[in-house]
Amino acid sequence: MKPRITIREVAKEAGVSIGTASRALNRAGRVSEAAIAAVSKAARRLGYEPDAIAQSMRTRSSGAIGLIVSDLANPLYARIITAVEAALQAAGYALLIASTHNDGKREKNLIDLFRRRRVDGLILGPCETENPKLLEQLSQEMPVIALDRDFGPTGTGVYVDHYTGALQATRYLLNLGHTRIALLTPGSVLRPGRERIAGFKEAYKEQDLKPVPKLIRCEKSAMDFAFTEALSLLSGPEAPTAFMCLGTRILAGVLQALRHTGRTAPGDVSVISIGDTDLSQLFTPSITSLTWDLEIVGTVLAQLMLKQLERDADIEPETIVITTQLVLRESCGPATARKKATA
Amino acid sequence: MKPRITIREVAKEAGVSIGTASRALNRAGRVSEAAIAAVSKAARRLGYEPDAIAQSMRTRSSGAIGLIVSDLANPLYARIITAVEAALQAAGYALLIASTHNDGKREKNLIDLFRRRRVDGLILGPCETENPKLLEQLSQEMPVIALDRDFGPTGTGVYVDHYTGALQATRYLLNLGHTRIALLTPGSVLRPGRERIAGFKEAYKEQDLKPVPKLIRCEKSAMDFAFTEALSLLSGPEAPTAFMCLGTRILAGVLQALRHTGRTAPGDVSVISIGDTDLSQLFTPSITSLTWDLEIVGTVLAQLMLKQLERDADIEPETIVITTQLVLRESCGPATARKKATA
DNA sequence: CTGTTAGCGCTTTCAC
DNA sequence: GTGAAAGCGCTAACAG
Repeated sequence: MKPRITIREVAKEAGVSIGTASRALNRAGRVSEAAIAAVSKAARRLGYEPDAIAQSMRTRSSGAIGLIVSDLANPLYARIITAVEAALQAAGYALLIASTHNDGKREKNLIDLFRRRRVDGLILGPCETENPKLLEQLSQEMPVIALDRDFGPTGTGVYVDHYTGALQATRYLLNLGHTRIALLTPGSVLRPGRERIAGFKEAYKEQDLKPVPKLIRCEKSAMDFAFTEALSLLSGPEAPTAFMCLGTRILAGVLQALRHTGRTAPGDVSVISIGDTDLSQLFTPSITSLTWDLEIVGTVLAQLMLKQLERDADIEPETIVITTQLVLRESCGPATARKKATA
Repeated sequence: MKPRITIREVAKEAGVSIGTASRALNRAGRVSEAAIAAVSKAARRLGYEPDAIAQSMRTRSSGAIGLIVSDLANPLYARIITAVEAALQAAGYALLIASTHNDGKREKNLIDLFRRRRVDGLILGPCETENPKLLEQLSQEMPVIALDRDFGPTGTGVYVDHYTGALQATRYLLNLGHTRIALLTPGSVLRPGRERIAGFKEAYKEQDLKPVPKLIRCEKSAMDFAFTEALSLLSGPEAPTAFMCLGTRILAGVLQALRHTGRTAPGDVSVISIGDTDLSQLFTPSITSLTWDLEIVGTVLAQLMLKQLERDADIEPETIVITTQLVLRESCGPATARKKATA
């Protein structure tokens, strides 16, 4: 493994001091054009590559941003991350990535790890054990941007308006005559889950109705849970006439359950899902879905970060809300004579 | 932003020299138990967190691994990355991530960037412009693990056996009586594409048949391409009786085209896809698919990396081949009287 | 076993 | 404008 070229050698090659070499390379402070020319020529000739670690050491800035989510493989996150990465890459930042698998302890470890690596900023997705105090404290050390995650009124972040989304979706189903709507969500602890459930309930309230408690099911493990829950709901005495699948992988489980019991949408039950996947678009029937722009979420996340990085003084916290759209497809129909017995 | 605690302060607090403090913290060299106790107590009390940048500066090892793929949002990569991240995290490494969007120039930039950041190793996914020389040279600087990507006989990597996979899948279709098989693949430049096409042709050869050249279509942009291509193929004079969708997002386009033209599988055409997504599993009919274990790919990738990192001497290159499985579902049927005209 | 010292490669005063 | 020198926080030699 050949030794790297250092600025020292570049300076020697260019016939200047290392101080001048540094200034020339960074075009900082007073440097003569002649020096700049000589140094950059020397650098090019030698194939000099500044050592980012040494730079960080001096400047106290690593040029890296840490991003922590619960699960990288979640397609929603994956697309957000892509957008974040693109924007950050364009601005010259590197992206350190890690996933918590919803383990609060692990998240804390990762944050510490990233801190030790002197990341310049942190983007945090939702995690089971949100610790607002921890984050607030953290954000005094470096910019912290939250993604769909609560942390006090002083926090900066981008939030998807799950509340209104769920509200609209539920309204839509209620207006179709459904009252026995099953709500499957991967958890009520995380902000998205909480908001969605709140929106769901609000829609009922608007019409002076009450949701059926037994039809609200939340659990961690996504797809398997959805399948078994949907199955049990369908075979129960008071089966739902509609399903709201509030989580990326819930829909798959529900569709599986429908298939398993010989039901079809929208004839037997109506189905609404969250997130616009291949599955929701191409399934027959295509699935009415609640969607939002993941690229924008990622881009905004990165922009907020870059903005905070730029003026590293403390700036007022900023909150960007992303709205959702209800894409009407074929999977919902009126709740007419849905008396079909326990199958 | 409060100043960090340094080892200097820990040493003072513990009443030892910074050298001893360092040794105590790292349990390296000769240290008394007493010193260890005193130092770790002091460290804990002060909330000391070693500065990873400074450590890297000295040890010439950043504790970070770079991972470069064409597209983070590709669900296949996403799941591989998750596994890589988990394994690396467990071993105390951080993961730097970036995507090339199949731009060879950008890839080169990213590699340089990562090199400047002194990553301890590099994991590289396929990229349009594979540059075996570049990689070979690179691998003399640090461990480089290739993912489904050729780089000379000296390279270490994990490879999916796309060749045999495509061979088996094609055989299967040929045995069902299909001879007009359309092959849609996102590209023949990348190793996976090349291998798949080779396997496809080999299957024909085995039976003394020849594939229909016009039915082989490759293009970069995944889903849109697949849709339009499939459409044109279906409405052409000699429409295929089967589709092989050799790429993550191809299947969606083909299914869309089928739906658009009122065709269904396996009645009108047979369909085989690559990768086991929700879509292939839950679509009606469920799609016969070629799959392999993404978690294993990720884990093996990380293990190869860790192994090379451990014994940083040059070790013999290693190649792990991952086999694929053909999961038979409902989307393929015999090619009987498929005389259905140009619709 | 422990303290002292010399840097890692770079940026940034500070004199000149 | 430029050079010399002082570290950033840490580890690794080297004496003791």
